[in-house]
Amino acid sequence: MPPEPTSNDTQDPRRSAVYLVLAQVPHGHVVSYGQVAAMAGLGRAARWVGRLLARLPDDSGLPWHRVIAASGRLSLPEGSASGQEQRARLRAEGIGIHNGKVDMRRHGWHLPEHSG
DNA sequence: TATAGGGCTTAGG
DNA sequence: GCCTAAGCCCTAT
Repeated sequence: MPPEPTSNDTQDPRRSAVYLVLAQVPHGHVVSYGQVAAMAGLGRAARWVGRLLARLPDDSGLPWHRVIAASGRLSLPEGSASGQEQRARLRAEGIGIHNGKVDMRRHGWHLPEHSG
């Protein structure tokens, strides 16, 4: 069953879930693909999230740049338009990048489920 | 409709 | 830090 041309993304709840999670990421914080995937209920669909972000339109208004690898590294190459964009935006939010890596210990966004 | 290949990843040795 | 194996969906033919 092919996707209907009448809708864009909100058709699939999975995609919508990722968008919602992504929109929940606070300013100055970052999350990993697997984290977003898990939060969206996708589980191990980390790569799928990455692929989804790659297809995200510029007018999505979503902080896709706040999504990085679990290791804190930026998968996007510095030579890539999105790569520079991500680094630029992260730095613009006050997120320091060292050797192409972000300090997940400080900027790693974690849900306050443990009351702290 | 079915088949084949790939991706902005993650975890273990 | 590098290599290998695994899980999920999409895209092209």
